[in-house]
Amino acid sequence: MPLAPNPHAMAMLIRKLESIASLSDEQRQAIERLPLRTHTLAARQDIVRDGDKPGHCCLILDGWACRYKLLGDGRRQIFSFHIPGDVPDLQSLHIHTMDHSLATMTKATVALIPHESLHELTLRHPDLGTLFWRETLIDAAIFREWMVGLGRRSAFEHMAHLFCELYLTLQAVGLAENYRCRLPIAQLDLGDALGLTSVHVNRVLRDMRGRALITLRSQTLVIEAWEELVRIAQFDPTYLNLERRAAA
Amino acid sequence: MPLAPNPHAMAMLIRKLESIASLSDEQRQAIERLPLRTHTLAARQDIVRDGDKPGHCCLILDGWACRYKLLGDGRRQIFSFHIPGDVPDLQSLHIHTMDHSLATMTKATVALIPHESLHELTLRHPDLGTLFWRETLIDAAIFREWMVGLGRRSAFEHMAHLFCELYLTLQAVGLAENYRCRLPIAQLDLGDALGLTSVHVNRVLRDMRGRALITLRSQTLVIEAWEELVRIAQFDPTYLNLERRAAA
DNA sequence: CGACACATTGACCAGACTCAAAGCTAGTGG
DNA sequence: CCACTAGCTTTGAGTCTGGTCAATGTGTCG
Repeated sequence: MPLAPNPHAMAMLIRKLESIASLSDEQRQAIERLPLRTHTLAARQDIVRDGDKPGHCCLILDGWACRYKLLGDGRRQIFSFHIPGDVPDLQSLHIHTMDHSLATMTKATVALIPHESLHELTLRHPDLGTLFWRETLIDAAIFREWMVGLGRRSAFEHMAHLFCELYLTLQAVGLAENYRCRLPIAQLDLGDALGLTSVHVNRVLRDMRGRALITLRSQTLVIEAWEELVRIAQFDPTYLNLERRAAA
Repeated sequence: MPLAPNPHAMAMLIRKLESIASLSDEQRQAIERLPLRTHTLAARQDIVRDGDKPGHCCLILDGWACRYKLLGDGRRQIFSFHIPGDVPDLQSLHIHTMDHSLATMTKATVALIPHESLHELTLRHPDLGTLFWRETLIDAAIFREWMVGLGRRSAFEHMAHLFCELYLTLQAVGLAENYRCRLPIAQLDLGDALGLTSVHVNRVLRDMRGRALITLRSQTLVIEAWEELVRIAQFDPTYLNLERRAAA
């Protein structure tokens, strides 16, 4: 597979960046010129592993991915879910050893961009450097919100919060509308993100369905009572720093 | 209070930065020339609040601080503890609205550095920009490790892990040695960091004392069995990205 | 059609929480 | 210098959220 620019692929990244900031034509073009190599992966494959020292960043073009860490005895914590346009391992640009893994959740297409090219881009375009930095800071803001969920929200509140967050993030890049979106996350993965067992996730989902808040079936999330969900989760979208503030 | 350079104060920041990277003389001097205004605060005072749009970053010169977020009903999650040399709100440089608060835990002295000056510094010294970016990325790495603790470790393991982390971070800037350090964190705050109640924190501490792992009395932490603590916590210091890797 | 992964449910269990009551301790003011 | 206070620590008893174990149902894909 060649290492070459691919404006079509980079359009995904540009769309994502424009969900948190505005880009000039020059910046867009600089991004479009980034060289990359695309790969297609099956579901549940590691892209980068804990301990690796990768030489490139991974842009997701299609499918879903997640970052996670395993404990010795198999316990797993998921840190984030990622969708097309995301660069989940941007931090590897300046932190050389991975302290967690990145894996596909569905069949996925990814573009690998050499660190070298990204370094060059941020040197030549400091504004883009700042934007990438900002991107990683928003990542951290989401981590903080997840910490609140893991430490201080009930399972019900926490899950409600996650659905609010996922919906708005998907909507911001045009992957959700009318309170409905694809959500290819198994209950086991949901549990590993929320710090719960899949059994309990199942019970909370049943409860939410019973209260006509949401339904999650055949990998499709339908939010039936957005306002109520927001209220229960005490959801405030500020931390997402979305440029076009949506339905919230 | 004047807005002026203060090399003595900046020595704290330099020491911290040198715990994660090496600095050139020129870089050190550029940092020393940053203008700042120092303040002294009582314990348990907010420095920046959720929702604020600060125009400066806060460098801690003396005392301890923490970042936290409150839920509507008073539940609190602490995200991080901060010691002299830390700039806990570096992220405010590129994320304009605070999504959490920063407060002192003890009587503290802080230096406020205008965003403007920091922006200028990072433009004139891209390497320092990168270093600050890296600093925020390590922050995020620590968040991830805390997420594992909150979601997947038992209270005992989680607390053991926190003590390992705090000890190494303090040691890296010369504030701990011989498995002993000052730790002015009340059990209630420990609970808010670990996602536990202060009652349970107390019980776990008693248990740790009983097993001759650590003692925590009069704000002093003594680690009596480092290797054992590391084993229980499954502690791996890689995520801290410390330059001089210590006792681990 | 069979296999495998995922979802669902029940019964029982445990780690952590709640509530409540004492003990300590450091800092304050007289 | 000591008494007082406020905040922090410690402990017990009882409860509850979420976990464990295990069986069964469902759906998708080769």
